[in-house]
Amino acid sequence: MSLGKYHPETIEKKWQDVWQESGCFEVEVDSEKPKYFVLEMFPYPSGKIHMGHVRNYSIGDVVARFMSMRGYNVMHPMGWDAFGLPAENAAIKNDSHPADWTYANIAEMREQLQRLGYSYDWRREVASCRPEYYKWEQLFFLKFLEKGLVYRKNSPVNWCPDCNTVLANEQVEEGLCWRCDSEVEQKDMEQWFLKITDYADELLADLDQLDKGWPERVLTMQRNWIGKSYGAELTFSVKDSDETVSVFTTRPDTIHGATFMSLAAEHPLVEALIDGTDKAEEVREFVSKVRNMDRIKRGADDLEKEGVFTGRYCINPLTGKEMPIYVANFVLMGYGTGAVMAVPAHDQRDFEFATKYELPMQVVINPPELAEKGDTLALGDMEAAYTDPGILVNSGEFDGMENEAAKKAIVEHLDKSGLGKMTVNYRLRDWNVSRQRFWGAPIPVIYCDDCGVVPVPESELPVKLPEDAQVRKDGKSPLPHMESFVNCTCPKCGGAARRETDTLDTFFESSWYFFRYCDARNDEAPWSAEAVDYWMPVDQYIGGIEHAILHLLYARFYTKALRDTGFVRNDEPFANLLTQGMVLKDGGKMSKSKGNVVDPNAMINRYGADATRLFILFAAPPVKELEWSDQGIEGAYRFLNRLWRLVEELQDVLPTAAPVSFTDPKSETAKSLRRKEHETIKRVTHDIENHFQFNTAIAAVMELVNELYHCKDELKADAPEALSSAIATALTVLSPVAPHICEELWEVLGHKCRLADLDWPSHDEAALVLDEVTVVVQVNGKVRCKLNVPNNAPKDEVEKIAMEQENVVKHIEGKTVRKVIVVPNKLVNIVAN
RNA sequence: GCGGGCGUGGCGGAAUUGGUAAACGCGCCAGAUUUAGGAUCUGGUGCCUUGCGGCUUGGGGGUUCGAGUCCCUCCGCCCGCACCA
Repeated sequence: MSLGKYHPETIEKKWQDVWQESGCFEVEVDSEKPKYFVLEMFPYPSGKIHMGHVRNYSIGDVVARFMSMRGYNVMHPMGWDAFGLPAENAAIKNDSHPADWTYANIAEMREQLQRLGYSYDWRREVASCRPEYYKWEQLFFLKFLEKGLVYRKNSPVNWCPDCNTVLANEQVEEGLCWRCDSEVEQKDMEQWFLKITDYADELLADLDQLDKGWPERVLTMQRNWIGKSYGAELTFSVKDSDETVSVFTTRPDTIHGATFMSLAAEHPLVEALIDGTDKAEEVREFVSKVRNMDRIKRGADDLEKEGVFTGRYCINPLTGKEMPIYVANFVLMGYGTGAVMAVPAHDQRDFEFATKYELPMQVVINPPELAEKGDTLALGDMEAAYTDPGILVNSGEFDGMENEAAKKAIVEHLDKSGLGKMTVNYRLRDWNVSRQRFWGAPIPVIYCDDCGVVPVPESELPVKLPEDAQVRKDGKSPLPHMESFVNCTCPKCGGAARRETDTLDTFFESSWYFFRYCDARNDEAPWSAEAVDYWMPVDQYIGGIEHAILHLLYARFYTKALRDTGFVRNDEPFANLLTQGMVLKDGGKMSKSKGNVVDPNAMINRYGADATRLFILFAAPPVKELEWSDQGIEGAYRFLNRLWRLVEELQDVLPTAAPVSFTDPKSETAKSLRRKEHETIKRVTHDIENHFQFNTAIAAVMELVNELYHCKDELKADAPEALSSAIATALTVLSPVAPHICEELWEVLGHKCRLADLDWPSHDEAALVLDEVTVVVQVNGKVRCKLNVPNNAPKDEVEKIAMEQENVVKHIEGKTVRKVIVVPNKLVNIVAN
């Protein structure tokens, strides 16, 4: 029977059907087998998959198939992060419901993923926009509310005018909306918050246990984002007032040098201080100027420091001196208390500010080198603030102390009068989860004029998003205008009430979907304890680095919150994380505007799924960026053809044989092929298992195929079983990467079982042993000749042979041999001068 | 400024513990096959040199018999955070 040409489209469809019909990737809890949960970040159903998805999911698929052949019970699910703005925008454009667009995209993308042959257990598929899914997060929301992890407050929030909604801090990047790059504005609004700050310490501390499994980069980014800093909270009284101002400072040791106070424009005390004074107008004008400044300009590092005097003073608790209170444009309400005690001599910003407004300065920290000479730092000599450690001066009873020791001593002193305490401050803010959008999960609360905020009773969940909603041309949510949705009765008093019309941030859905995969069809509960206890945590999570502090931080927090509300037992969701690099074209991101987007469909049509997978895994190690190359995928396709032709040519002469079944070589050629076969297993196993280095694993298989080409004519007659065994091995270890062609050729070779059901082969260390090895002979570190000597030949014998070599003799002529280094089976280095 | 990473042929990239730098692939060159082209197979391909040989992992220095790998220093690039009190 002739195999004919390699036609990927035929065989790929064939095997995809076989997999689907046999349900071979469907898994259940099995306490007899070790589990392995491999998860790729679920996609937003934007329309079509792109090369980034192909890379992400191909990596995951190799891991899943590899681990499965290694004997693990592998769960590999897929789903859809299906709420989001693009669906609403598309609905506006097409005058339809966001659900139509979303479900159509899901259908198309699911088909694309199936065409790529990924080993998903599709029975576990979730779509976060389905009520059967978001019903559970509404339940979690209520439990969090009960537990005090959810609260409502009015506060300045990030508002994206283009998306018509607020954004969490994590979703504002350099003052721009993470999604549409519009300038984010500040607005005061009533919003729902999740108390992620309650977990700041645990989120930080637990990063240490992720040390081995997570990239250092991501850990660092999360640490920075949480931004823990040790300091003190100090209280200053306001002159002629009962008010106090509290500040956070990391330098309580410099309090004697605090000569003025700076408040953020948003500081609530500002209005109280100036109301009715002759400064009121000037200050208000400044405040509104600062608040209306856009975030980029306000956050720029070259922003000119500006401020305005409020006309009021506070009192330095240690010096008793009056400190003028300013409103300053560089003080942020979002960090610390929004007020800073200004120590111009020892803080660069305060120094610049004081210089500009001619405010007093006082040196209180003396550099150690001056202190040793008995000198003291003089203001006149200073061109910048002195921020390094030193000895306290001009600080009363604390003079002479080292500043680190003084921090503690001064706070303890202030604590006696209740004016200071050591604190820890975090940069992390609570997570704003309210969104003024339609296409999201409704927040399950009701507003009653008599009872206030009332949670929706659990029995009434889910609060469904209306299917008859008509999106509005102005892009605003239709929910507040839908009486059928808004109007309801208060669960408490039965009176007329209104539903919350904000929806949840879509990161709310992606914070727990991995738990749902464990028991995705459960309609009694979000999941069974049995399922979650067995499958979680995720053993290997794979996704883009762009979620380093968004999704990955939220999901960690959410897991801890679910733990503390009794839903799960896990502290951390993801044991190991792989962040794959981007797929580039012409050195940059693929983009529609540049017209260089490579469409996965086109590649599958032209070269097949196997070649596409092979190329994307071969072109670069997974963590690095990958430059897409049209010639490169051509090469991958060529290799698969080469493999195909090899089997085609040999199929009639080869016995059906399992991997590593050949054990008894009669010739040097057969022995050498066997060695290559076992070497390949060793390398592929090592490369996948230890570093996910699919590129080198694939290179190893290519080498084996090259060797097969070289020895096939000789071995066809004498040792077909050697060829058979080696080909079986090649197909087996390549199958996680290119599963369709490998299954097909496996079948062609007469096997009845499926390759995917095979155990991963192990190499025989004895097969790797060489009879003869090449030893390099160096003179003074330079290679002069190469010798073939018996494996493990005694050192002195090798040395003797080396010394006799013509080219060696030539190079040591007239010199004295000082030393000879012999590394067995590797090299001889003769040191002579 | 702070933190992290990177720098190897024409290109993508390989190199357990320091031990033949450039595996594998792309591209290129030659040969075979072919009417021709394409495809395929085989071989070659870091740089300089006619050759002997010399040089080569961003630059410089060091440790070592031996350094892409370890140490110091400088340069360049990328990423993240950034007026954080």
